[in-house]
Amino acid sequence: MSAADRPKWRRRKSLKSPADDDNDCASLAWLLNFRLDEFVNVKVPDDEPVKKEPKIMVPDGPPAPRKPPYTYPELIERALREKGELTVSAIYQWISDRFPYYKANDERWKNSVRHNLSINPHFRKGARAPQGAGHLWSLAANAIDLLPLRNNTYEEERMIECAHEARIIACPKVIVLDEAAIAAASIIPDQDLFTGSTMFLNPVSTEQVVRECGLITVD
DNA sequence: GAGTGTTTAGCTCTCG
DNA sequence: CGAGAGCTAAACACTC
Repeated sequence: MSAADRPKWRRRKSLKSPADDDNDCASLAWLLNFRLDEFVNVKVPDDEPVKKEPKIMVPDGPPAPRKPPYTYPELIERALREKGELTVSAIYQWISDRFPYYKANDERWKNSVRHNLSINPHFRKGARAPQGAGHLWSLAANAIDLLPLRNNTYEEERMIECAHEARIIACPKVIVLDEAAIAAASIIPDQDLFTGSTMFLNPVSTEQVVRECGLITVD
């Protein structure tokens, strides 16, 4: 495939607003880039009208599936978090069932899934599959969440995508706190399973993450 | 041979 | 513009 033929994809790295430079939690910002900006109603004044996502009208049949706004590690994590342990083929199945964009007979994304399983320490290769080739894959013991646990239908996922593009999504504060807890947990000292040594040096509380990064305002 | 797992390389894109 | 992240392609080895 030539570069010109290759489908264009957009990297979904968090977009940092200029205002972010004003706060002093830049060192924690990376922790909060795990889709936090997509699930938190950040900087949306109450009186600002909610933009409605224009429906894409396709004359013939349903709209073509769009690429989900998730990276491959995120997709894999969701599958593993939902199912616990999965073989590679089961991961394929989970993704293609949930996201019609990923066709079951398309080898390209499957290669990417395998690639990500191999290189990402977030995923752990377990025992051999009971039947068939391959191993069971699971999340690493101290893996941090890439996504909040949700169990949305495809239509709900579509709504999230639309909300993401509009930068607006209704999100209760408890979710924000969960996300912050996730971020904090990742930098609270943890015991290395193999060496027994402490893995992180600067413990940060959930409340500290929330407060310093302005995820919620204290009323 | 098919499916799986690993590795390498190259590309596009965002951010500093 | 360079660095880094994410995606894709391809080659190769291994297992069933």
